[in-house]
Amino acid sequence: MVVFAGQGDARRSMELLWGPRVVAPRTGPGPKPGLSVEAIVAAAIDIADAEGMAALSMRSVGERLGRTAMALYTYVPGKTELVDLMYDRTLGELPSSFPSDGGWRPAALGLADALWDLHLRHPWLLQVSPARPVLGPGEFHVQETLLSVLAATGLPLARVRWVVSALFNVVRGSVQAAAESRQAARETGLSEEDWWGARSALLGELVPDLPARFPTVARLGPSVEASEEPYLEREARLSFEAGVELLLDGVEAAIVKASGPR
Amino acid sequence: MVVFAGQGDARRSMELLWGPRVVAPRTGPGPKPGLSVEAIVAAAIDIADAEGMAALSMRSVGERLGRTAMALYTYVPGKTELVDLMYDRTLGELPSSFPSDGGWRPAALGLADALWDLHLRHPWLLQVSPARPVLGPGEFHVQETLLSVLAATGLPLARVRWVVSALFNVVRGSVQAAAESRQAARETGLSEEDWWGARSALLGELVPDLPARFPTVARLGPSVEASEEPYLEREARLSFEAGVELLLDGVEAAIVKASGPR
DNA sequence: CTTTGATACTTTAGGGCGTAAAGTGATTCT
DNA sequence: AGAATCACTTTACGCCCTAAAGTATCAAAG
Repeated sequence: MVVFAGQGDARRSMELLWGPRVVAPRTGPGPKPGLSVEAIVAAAIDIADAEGMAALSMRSVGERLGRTAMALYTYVPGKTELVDLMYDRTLGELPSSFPSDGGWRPAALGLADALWDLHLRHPWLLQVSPARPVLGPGEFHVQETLLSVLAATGLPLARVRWVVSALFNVVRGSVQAAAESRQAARETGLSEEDWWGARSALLGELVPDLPARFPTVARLGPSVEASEEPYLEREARLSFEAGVELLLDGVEAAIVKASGPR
Repeated sequence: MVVFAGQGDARRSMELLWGPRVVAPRTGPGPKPGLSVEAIVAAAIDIADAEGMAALSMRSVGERLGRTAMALYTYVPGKTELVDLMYDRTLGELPSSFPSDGGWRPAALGLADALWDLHLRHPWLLQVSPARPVLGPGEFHVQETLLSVLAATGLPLARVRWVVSALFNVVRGSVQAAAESRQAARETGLSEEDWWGARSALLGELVPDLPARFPTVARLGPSVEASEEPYLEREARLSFEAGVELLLDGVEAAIVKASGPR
């Protein structure tokens, strides 16, 4: 039997993800650990929240904890695993129950809202998931929450699964637009309107035939009307709300179809 | 008036995106250019397609063209702009018309399918967009295509816009799952089943109480039944199809609602 | 026909990154 | 007192992007 590269590492990662978060203090000889996996993960999350994923390096995390980059390797196998831990711990923040007084739909809306908040609080989540599934408790928690909230639709679980992933994708996509706009504003120092204004002026100058080439887009009008609050972010929020509604309408149609034409 | 950092760069980027793709040969003194922006972008796309975004570096692109990394800077301001160009040129590949004999719904399905194909052919697209909008011709082309296909629903354009972004997000999300599974298989050399099998064995060992903690997830059964073809990829495809259907059902409901209860 | 100047491309260098390997010093057990 | 252990640092390597300076090639000007 061939032992594949990364198989031992896989066990180590899983232990980190699922193992106890408070480790009993060591007994043997040698110095006591001054850090912990949890402290490192928390520091890393703080950095990513505040300065973005680009600012997250083993060096920056070490520095924030008063250590060198290499000190982290005592606790964590590498940066990949650290990021997996950040991702999974953060997903664990999602609330697990939603008021279901009014049936499945308000609960689903509340859940979508909570997902939106979570991603907006930790926008770097969106840059992490392109990696393979982490299979940690946080990821399971999110799946469990989504599935159980939407199981209340009465649809067979195998179909609920698709609803879950579609909902998740709609939320992620629209929150991504919101997060991008914030990040761009922060990084460039430009307000959204300034950036967009400069950009569309440039577009008008360099591509005068734009309305002719993209008539339907043009019919939507100038994308930025004068608005007093962050425009793209508001747009993203609207897209989120509309997308979720659309999807839930689809779910309702599926329920009706499943219960037979009345 | 303050001149913000990156403002001049913005003009340069826009010119690269929108300018003529075949540049007239230089006339003045000095050696003739041996490369071109288009050649560089094409080489970069080849690399990203074949080896993934991680393998894309100024060095690797230069090498593929028989130059050093620095040679590229004669044509392109930096890596950021190169990636923007790759992204936008690739989006331009999306077909622009879809058979609408059967009404808007088959056309929308065809469009969704084309988007799926495009992203599966160029999975790195999914890692690029977390950046700010590129505003190049390719992006406009995609928007125009999506909008015009879905404008056939008869809904007001302002609402079609939300449909467009929801559809786009559903497609992107599910194709991402498919792409990830391919990439993981390629990178580790493990087949999907082997990887997943090892992982769930590990899970069962390290987290024996998993079914109790996540009952709904557990009810879905072991995620991998014996299957002969790539499992996650098939799963992603199913999620794509189901998600699109769900969304289009939602659109239909919106149409009915808009045209008034009959 | 030489000189000038523009320009494609290379070389060198500097500051990032992740992490392997070796060294240091404190602690506890024998 | 000595040995073993282990947290943490230092050093070093190879990769990244790209600024700056150097080189070679060409067209036009004198």
